[in-house]
Amino acid sequence: MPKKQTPPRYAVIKAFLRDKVESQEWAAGLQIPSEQALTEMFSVSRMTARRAVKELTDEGLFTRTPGLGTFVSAPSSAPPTLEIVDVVTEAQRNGSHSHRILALDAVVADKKTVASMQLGSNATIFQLTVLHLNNNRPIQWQSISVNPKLVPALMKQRLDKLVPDAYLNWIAPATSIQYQVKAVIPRASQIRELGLSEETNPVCLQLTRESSVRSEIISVSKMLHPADTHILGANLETHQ
Amino acid sequence: MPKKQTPPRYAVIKAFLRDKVESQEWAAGLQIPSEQALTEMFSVSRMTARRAVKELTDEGLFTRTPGLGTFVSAPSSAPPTLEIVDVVTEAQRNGSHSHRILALDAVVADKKTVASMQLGSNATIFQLTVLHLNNNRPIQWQSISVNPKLVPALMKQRLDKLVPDAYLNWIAPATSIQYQVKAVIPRASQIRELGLSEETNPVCLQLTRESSVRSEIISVSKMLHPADTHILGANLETHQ
DNA sequence: GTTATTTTATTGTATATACAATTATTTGGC
DNA sequence: GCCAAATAATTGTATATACAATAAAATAAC
Repeated sequence: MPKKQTPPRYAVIKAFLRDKVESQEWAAGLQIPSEQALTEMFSVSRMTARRAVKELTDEGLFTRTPGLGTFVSAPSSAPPTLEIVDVVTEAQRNGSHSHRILALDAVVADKKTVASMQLGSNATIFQLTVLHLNNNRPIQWQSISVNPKLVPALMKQRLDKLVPDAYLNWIAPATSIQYQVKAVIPRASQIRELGLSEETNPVCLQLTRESSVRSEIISVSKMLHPADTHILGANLETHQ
Repeated sequence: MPKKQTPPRYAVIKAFLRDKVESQEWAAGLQIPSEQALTEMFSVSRMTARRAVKELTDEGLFTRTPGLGTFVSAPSSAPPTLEIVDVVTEAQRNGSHSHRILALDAVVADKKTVASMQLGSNATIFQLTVLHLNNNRPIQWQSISVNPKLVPALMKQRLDKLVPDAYLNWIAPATSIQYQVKAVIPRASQIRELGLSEETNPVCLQLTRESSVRSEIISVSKMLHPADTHILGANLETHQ
């Protein structure tokens, strides 16, 4: 016999408040009952009533002003966001993932890279090109420029066995990552490597990623996805 | 003379804990001092110590298990996300925004649209084409298919004065919005309207947006941005 | 030695209370 | 009527306390 779990009191109040908003019985802008009023309505202490209101406020359902009161928020205050799905995770969800190393070299860094990675002049960086496959079909072409100061042993790794991004993240976890999205026409070599045909006006989503650890850049990566590959999608549920 | 604001005690404890994690003095997986220990360390009540730990746990910095303790989370558990910036907001931040209505018609809906908008056969929908300009330069080409059951008076509005998306959101606020991103080659007419040259292999980011209210579709919109326009970017700070 | 039982440490829920800070309203003084 | 001061309502911070729930460790029973 499973024991009937009575939900905590603050959760009951949360459910009550949430329902009032979601059923639109309480419209946006309306002042909700004060903590004192909820205390009496539900015969709980003020701290318990407060917890319910606090947690829903943290969710964005309400906005509070000291001395004034608590009010129902305008719907959808949070801007919509797109989740960036890791190519390996995405591929494994749809079958198998594998990758091929197309190139791995130490090349002399250009001026901009020298500056951003705080290297000496004529320093070399590691330049890595990878093709990711899902069920043996190309889904992402990736180039990675790696800071040798932070990942000195990169070229000694068996990168054909180990996913380069996983290795990088293991050796030098980022404290800050910046992404950018663009639409681009791939170069002829990229078209070939991605297995696209040049006839059909190929076009790709290009994700640029810059990983840093405490303002020092670890790696800069460009990731190209054929236009029909779904890698970016968002499902936004507005409260109310 | 400005009054010296002493921060609340719970904030002092939060700062202490956050610093331990960010300075990596406490590594991921390490058990942090219990509420009882913090209570003694800072000479506060347990509820105050608890609040500090609770709020950082809500942020994802710690994970707690009853009976066991509180532990430093593994870094970067949240997947990176790209913020979708509204074109009007973005344009106004960089100067002025204006828009032009390129077309507004009632057209017979195709089968797929009839089904998704739950219309009768041979029903018409509103088909709207808009060009958004920033400082009088085109930045977004937009087509919107509107469900006439939910927005019947669309064609009676002065849409040259009112931003169509703002009107739609006013008349029929969405409860759920789905986005998708693709890279596309624009059609000849779109290239012309966006003021691009056909020579240079134009390519666009295409955002598709489907707004619904309680499983009934309000509108479907396609938004085309020239490739060099920055509309999607993310800055992800990992704790630790 | 293995299995129950008890103890201990820790987090989770809940109460009652106090005072501070902020905002709007009411009241007094003139 | 107008300005200042007191008042009331509300949220924010903080304490002290109690008991429940959970998980691991120590102990006891066999």
